[in-house]
Amino acid sequence: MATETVENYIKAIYVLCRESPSGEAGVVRLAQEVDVTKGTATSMIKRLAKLKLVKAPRYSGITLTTMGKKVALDVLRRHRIIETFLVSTLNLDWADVHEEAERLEHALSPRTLDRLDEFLGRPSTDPHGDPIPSASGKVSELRGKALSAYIKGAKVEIVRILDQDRAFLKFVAQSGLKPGVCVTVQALSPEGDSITLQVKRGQSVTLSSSAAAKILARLQ
Amino acid sequence: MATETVENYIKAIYVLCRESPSGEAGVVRLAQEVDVTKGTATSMIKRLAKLKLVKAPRYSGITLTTMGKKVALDVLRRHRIIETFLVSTLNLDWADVHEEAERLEHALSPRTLDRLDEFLGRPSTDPHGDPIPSASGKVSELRGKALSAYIKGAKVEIVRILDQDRAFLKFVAQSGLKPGVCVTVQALSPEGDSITLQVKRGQSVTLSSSAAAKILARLQ
DNA sequence: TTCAAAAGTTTGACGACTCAAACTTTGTTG
DNA sequence: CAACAAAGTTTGAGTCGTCAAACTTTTGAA
Repeated sequence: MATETVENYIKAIYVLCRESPSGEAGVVRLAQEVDVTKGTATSMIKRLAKLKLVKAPRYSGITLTTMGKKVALDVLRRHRIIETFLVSTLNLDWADVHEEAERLEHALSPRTLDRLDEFLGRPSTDPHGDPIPSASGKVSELRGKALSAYIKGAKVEIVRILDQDRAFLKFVAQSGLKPGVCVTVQALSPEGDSITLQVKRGQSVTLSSSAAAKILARLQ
Repeated sequence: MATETVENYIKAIYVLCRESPSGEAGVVRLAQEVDVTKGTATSMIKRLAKLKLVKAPRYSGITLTTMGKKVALDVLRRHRIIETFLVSTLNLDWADVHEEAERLEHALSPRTLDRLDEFLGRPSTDPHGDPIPSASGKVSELRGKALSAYIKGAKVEIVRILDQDRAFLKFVAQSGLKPGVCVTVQALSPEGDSITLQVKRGQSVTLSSSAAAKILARLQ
């Protein structure tokens, strides 16, 4: 079985591959993500390659093997189920939950995970709107487009927040922009590089377009 | 903060000190408990002594310092709250829960622990009847005597099972001898070294006295 | 096209934790 | 009380994960 550290690297590589247009992860970003020096990341990648979890040609991009993807989705499933539990059962703050799940995800047996999943009613997404991979390792990726892609007057439902940064999440939550919430696009300002949303009658929020790009929504 | 390994050693030392009449733990038993060789245990004890968690004169017994006890009770609190959750909320098997809690106890932040405790209604004992130390590090130790200490005809309530062995717990649970259950001492056989209990009308169980010594009860 | 900066790699070293095996001390018992 | 087993310790070595710093390759801008 993969060690805790190995699982963290694999999960980070998975996320980075999703984010990057080339579908490959880089050593420097990976090192940032798992919070080690790039030398350490390089040597870990060698171990991961030896374990057949990763393909990493010298001086080139990192990709997950089929086995690697399986591990990543398994960790992600654990992570997201735990986050859901922490928010919906223990009422922990939406923004604080990530780090906690980060530690718990490595300590949960398959049996306990399944019981927890059952207890939660087999949710399909976590509190950020991220899809929970199935036990067999399938994910139904995003059903929405970035807020910044909609036109003025569009009525949309927030479905997902693509960022785990605490400050950002705190801001988003404070503005009432959690998944499930419906908003109307009130104004778009390409020059000002911003977007204004009406959340409820009389309450509106203005986001930079880079922030709006990290919030996915779908037409309602 | 104490590492996971350190916490495990401290917890084991605490338990061994309780069990032993001298109030001291030995290296060989400790090594068994944490599943390492005795050489490894010795070198770890040195580290614990350097950390001021343990007093261990050369070739003599191991005892916890005040700080060590604090750590032990903290770990034990986490352990027992988690066990309670696993049994009462997730309905995991009473006997399986120990190993799971063993891993989870190191991954829980104080805040999450408190929320979990609150969710469970601030229980005072875990499913085995072991007392849960308070957040400030106080334990109210056992309120019962071994089953084997009662006389024929005594009506008693089971309060605690002093053993984490899976097979033993499985047997105990199957016999219906969980904490909270009331039983009557039907027969004592000093020669046969056994005790017979009536659990319900028409259902009785016979235990060896060594088994009965590990089950605590109080008069009802 | 060249050449610096960015990305990636290597090296040597360290701390935490472990083992096997040789060794020393303690305590029990014939 | 001698001797021997059990308990405890030491030694030398290995793995995992990490760092700092020197090094090599790639790449993108002048």
